[in-house]
Amino acid sequence: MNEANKKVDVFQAIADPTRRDVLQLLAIKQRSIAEISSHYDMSRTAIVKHLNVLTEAGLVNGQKLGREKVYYLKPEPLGEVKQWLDYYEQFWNNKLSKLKFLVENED
Amino acid sequence: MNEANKKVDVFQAIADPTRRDVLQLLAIKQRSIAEISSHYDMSRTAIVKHLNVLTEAGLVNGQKLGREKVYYLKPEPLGEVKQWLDYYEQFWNNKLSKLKFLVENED
DNA sequence: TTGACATAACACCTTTTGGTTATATATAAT
DNA sequence: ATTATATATAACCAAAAGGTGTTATGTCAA
Repeated sequence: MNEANKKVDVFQAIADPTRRDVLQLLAIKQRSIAEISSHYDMSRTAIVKHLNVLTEAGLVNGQKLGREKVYYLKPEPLGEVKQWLDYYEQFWNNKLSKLKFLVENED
Repeated sequence: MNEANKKVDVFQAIADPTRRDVLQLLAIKQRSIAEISSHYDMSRTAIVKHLNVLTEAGLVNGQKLGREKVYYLKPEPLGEVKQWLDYYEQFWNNKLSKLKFLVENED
């Protein structure tokens, strides 16, 4: 339940292309396991495992609704990735983003 | 050399905490393999493997300098991560940007 | 209450990951 | 030329990841 017992790092959760794709599906709307797995060639069991990883990373949550389990996106943990990424922004884009980084971190 | 022969996805490359830590080290300055591995308990061979993964993702590059091989950061592939992340920002950043606005304008 | 359906729980297999040690090669210093 | 240092490479191993299929359980609907 708590944010504290994340067993899976969010970086690891988004490392898999299928999981990123599932996130994309759930970004549009919430979906049942059956509906999600209908988009892929792999077995429903495999999709459930991916959903479990995403759940442990706090990126999705599943709610039982009747006899279905409906998953929805929880994007908050992506903030950690964004924060990590912001540090490196100073190194690649243009001088503008470098300036932006410096200004936003000047204290 | 080419962007085309990336064998490793950048998302996968940054999934490992050790590799993220190595990136951090190289962000400060370029370093030889020996210097990098001196920061860790694991063997130099293990570090070299991580460096190979990072290299295949295009995130670092190593240049032979005398008998040393000096690695340096190549942050460009992180742009792909940022781009991916930007899409999801709309889902959570509403609260955050409001808060950011409040904090930045509280004078 | 029976049948169909959605999900859960297993058991199992293969590949990849992340690490080890040992040995070889190239360069620098004495 | 010899020795010490830095890296490269190969063989090996354990554990985790990612997939499969089968069976069990719970829920809805006729």
